[in-house]
Amino acid sequence: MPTGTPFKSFIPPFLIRVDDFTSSDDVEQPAQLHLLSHTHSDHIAGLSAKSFASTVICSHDAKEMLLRHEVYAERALKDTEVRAENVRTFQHLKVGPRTSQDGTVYYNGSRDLLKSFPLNTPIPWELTNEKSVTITLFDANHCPGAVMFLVEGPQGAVLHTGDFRAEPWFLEALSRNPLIQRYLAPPEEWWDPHGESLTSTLDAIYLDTACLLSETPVPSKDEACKGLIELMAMLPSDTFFFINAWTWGYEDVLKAIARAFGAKIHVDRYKHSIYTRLKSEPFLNSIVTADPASTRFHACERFDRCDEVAVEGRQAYTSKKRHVVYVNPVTMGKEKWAAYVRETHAILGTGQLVDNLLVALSRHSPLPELRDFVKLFKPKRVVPNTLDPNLGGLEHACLENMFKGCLYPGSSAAKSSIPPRPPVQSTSLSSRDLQADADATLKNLEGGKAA
DNA sequence: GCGATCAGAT
DNA sequence: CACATCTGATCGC
Repeated sequence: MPTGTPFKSFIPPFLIRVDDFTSSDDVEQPAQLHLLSHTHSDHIAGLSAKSFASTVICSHDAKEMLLRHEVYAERALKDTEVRAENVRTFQHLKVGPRTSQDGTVYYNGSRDLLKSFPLNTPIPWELTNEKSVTITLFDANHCPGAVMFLVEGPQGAVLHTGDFRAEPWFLEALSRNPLIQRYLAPPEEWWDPHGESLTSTLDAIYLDTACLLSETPVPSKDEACKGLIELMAMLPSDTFFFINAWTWGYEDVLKAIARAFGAKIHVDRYKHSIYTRLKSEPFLNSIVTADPASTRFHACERFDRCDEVAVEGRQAYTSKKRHVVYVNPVTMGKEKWAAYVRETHAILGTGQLVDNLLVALSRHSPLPELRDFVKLFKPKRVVPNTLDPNLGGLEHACLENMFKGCLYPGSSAAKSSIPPRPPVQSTSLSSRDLQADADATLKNLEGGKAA
């Protein structure tokens, strides 16, 4: 994770690290396990280091995306065939057995560090000889392969959201998912402090706080796509479109366009190679094409567009006039989006043309959605996954007010940055050991943080 | 030297 | 625009 992640990216009470693979002198204890929520570049810090040699748990699609990851410069070189060799940043994470000339297979040196877990499936994992946890992956509605992690163990249970978009349907789906229902907060009026034997309370939610300071509600992804399609449909049917899908996470727009216009989307070689290999995206897989001439909808390389949409606006292209409209995803409030759609609708209604369209598609939840999400669980603590270094911990100070009424009764958000003692379930020897371990862990992490 | 990390711009 | 990405500088083995 970027600078400013609390607990050095550990998720107390577990010695597990999320989205941070750097080795640092001030991390006293090595992580017992690494988790990767998704493959955006600010979540894979340290993974490209050739010296990295630990197991990483992620989704099947994230693994595929990581192993096929190409940086921009490499993509360009490969496309022009100046360089045929496959330079993939994370190739060292998976090394197959070597076969010598006489046919002998050598397994030494081979490895596959990325352990892909299926979604919605609790999987037991041994951290050490004595300590096990159960890990469940849930789709995070952020980009292909992006997941949330539920980690359950004798020390407690935490939910790490990774980066996510907790729009209304997402909360609905989550609350109906049996694998997490144990942690749903009972309705306030039913609250009984002595009746918690059947349900459980999350010790912490590690929350995607990228848009924590945004109070303005944003449209759902569906509302955003619906508005865009409405406007696109008002343009002449020979209009070409370039969709600025500049990073993973705008696939909903591509799918909506394909559905609405019954046409495939042209994507560049790199995106095509990824999209067609995503296990959990069969529809996306079927709506993209590598053939530029086959469609008027394009989401190819941003700074190296194909000839079909190379010229923007209403300029002459080869022998005929071709109008290329630029579609740009933005973060925009609900009301502003409604106004934009209304006004642009009016312009297009008069027969005027536009050269660009916006689509208000947010890949992160603003504060109102974060509140609703946290309220669903009422965890004991909320920990921001990122802290803006420029704000000097302002978020921490504000967190109490921001999530008032969203936490476990009796836990004030003042405690939100300080993990409480994990509860001791029994007085057996093993539990006491675990408790001692957990205490030591927290002490070290706090010490490291203060230093 | 190279690779890893960071600042700055887009 | 965007909170993700690329580039080029800098640090360290």
